[in-house]
Formats: sequence, C-alpha cells, structure tokens
Amino acid sequence: MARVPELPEVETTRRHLAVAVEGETLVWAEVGRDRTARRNHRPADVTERLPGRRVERVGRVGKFIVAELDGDLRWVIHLGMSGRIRLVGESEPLDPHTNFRTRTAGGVEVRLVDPRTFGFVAVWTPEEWAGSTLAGIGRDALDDLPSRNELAAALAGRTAPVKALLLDQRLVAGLGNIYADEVLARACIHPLRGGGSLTPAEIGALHDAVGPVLAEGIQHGGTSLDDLAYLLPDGRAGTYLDRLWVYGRAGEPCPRCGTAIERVVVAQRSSHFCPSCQRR
DNA sequence: AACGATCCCTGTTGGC
DNA sequence: TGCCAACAGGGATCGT
Repeated sequence: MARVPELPEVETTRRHLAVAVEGETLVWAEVGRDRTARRNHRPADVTERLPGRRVERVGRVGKFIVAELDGDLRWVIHLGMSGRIRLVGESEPLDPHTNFRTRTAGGVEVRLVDPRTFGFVAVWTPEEWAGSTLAGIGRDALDDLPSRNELAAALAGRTAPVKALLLDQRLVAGLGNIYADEVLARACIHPLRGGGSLTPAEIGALHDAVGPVLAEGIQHGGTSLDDLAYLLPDGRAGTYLDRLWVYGRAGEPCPRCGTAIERVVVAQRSSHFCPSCQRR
C-alpha cells in the first residue's frame, strides 16, 4: 500500500523538524547523492551555504518544507515519494539511502532518507527562489485554502479533469494523489469531470471537503507514519489507510452506498471513485 | 496558455 | 516457490 508522504505527513515532519532546529545554528552538511541537490546549480551550494546559518523558522507550503535561514537564504526540503526525515545523534548509524545530512551546533543531525530520490534539498538565495517553481506555488490547502469564490474562479474555463487540476500545485498546494481522490469522493465529483464544468454547489462541496479530509489525515497520523502508531492514545494503528473511502480500494464497496469502487487513470495517475456517487 | 505525455528512481507486488 | 516485469507516484520539462 502507498506510503507516499502527503501533506499530513509533511506537516507532521515539519513540526518535528521545527522543534529540533529552530533557533539552532547549522555547522555541517553533506549531500550523499548529487541528485538530491539537483535543484541547486551545484551540490556544493547546499553543503557550503548551510554551515554557519541559523534556522529562524521552519514553515511549509503544500508539500514543501521551507526553512528561513539568516543571511536571507531559504532551505527547502521535499520528501518526494519515499523520503523521510530522521532526527538523530551524530553517532547514529546511517540508514541506506541517506541522501542528505546536516548537523546543528547542538549535535543533532537532520537526515533525509529517500530510496527513490524523488525528494530533494535546496538552499536558495532570494533570486534563486524567485526563479524556481516555488515562486508560483498555490496557496496551502491546509492553512490558507482559497475561498469558494476563488476556487470557482480558478476552475472557470478549465477543460482539464478536475482531478488533474487538484494535483496541480500551482492551483492549490498540498493535495497529492491519495487526498485528491478522497476529497473528490466526499464531494461526490467524478475525477474526470472537467474543472470548468463543476456547478457552484459542487465547487462548494469540493471546497468544504478539503479541510476535514486533511485534518483527519493529520489526526490519524497520516497514511504512512507507521512509526507513530504506538503513540496513538487508543492504540489503533497510526494509519489513515483504514479511513480511506476510495483510494486503493478498487472492487471494494463504497462506504456511502456499497457500490464497488472503480479505478481509472487520470493525469497518468491511478484514480479511484464510486461510479454511483460520483457521476461522470 | 493550457493540456497531456514523458521521464526520473527503486522497493514492492503480482503473475506465471 | 521463485523469478522478473509491471507498477507506484511528485514534479520538472517538453511537445502540441
């Protein structure tokens, strides 16, 4: 089953990272795999710029973790498909696929472990930030969700499938494949519906579904944070997977009406929906 | 400009 | 049972 870090996992990671490094000065950094630093001109831009910098605050936009450093630099981390952040002492043995490390003056190491290398670490000047796709990223789906009217304006005239538009981080930042399917399921909208074809009522339902779906994901530890399972007060598995209505459930009954969930490819991604609740 | 397709990766899965 | 091809997906990039 999917273990892709989505917004809830990224937010949980951000919170842990903030506790570990906010106010701390970084003293050392290493790129273990050049591809992980591909968003800088050279890997050395990462390893040379971080040491000596103080981490002012650790924020997030969509699935990008964005830390503000002194010296007007931004330290950006994306977990990609398989990335996770480990916060450990420097003597801790390295996990395989530890593609990036940095260390605080206090001796805490931040490590990005990322087998599939879709994640990245970047350290950008204001000019580099402005020239990156981060400059054009949409508003955060959790903290800064556009209003119904703004969402309607963004969808107006668009012919692309609404699922594809939800995955476009320039429109709204933070929805990935799993949560896009779940949001559409709760709003009773077929993933292949053209973005501009949605009625005001459907846009309202879509808008209203985003917050609860993401909040529930965070509350239940996300879809992939197995490590947190034991921390949950009621002892249930710390996985959101059990709560998914449609994602990965082709052939299983829709929790609303019992109809078998179907799978279709949209925007080169698998999409799951109830053919009865979500009409084309 | 908008849209769809392709590519990058490797651990996991499913079919034979 | 064991092997290997197919699959999974976020986001950059390219062609139309």
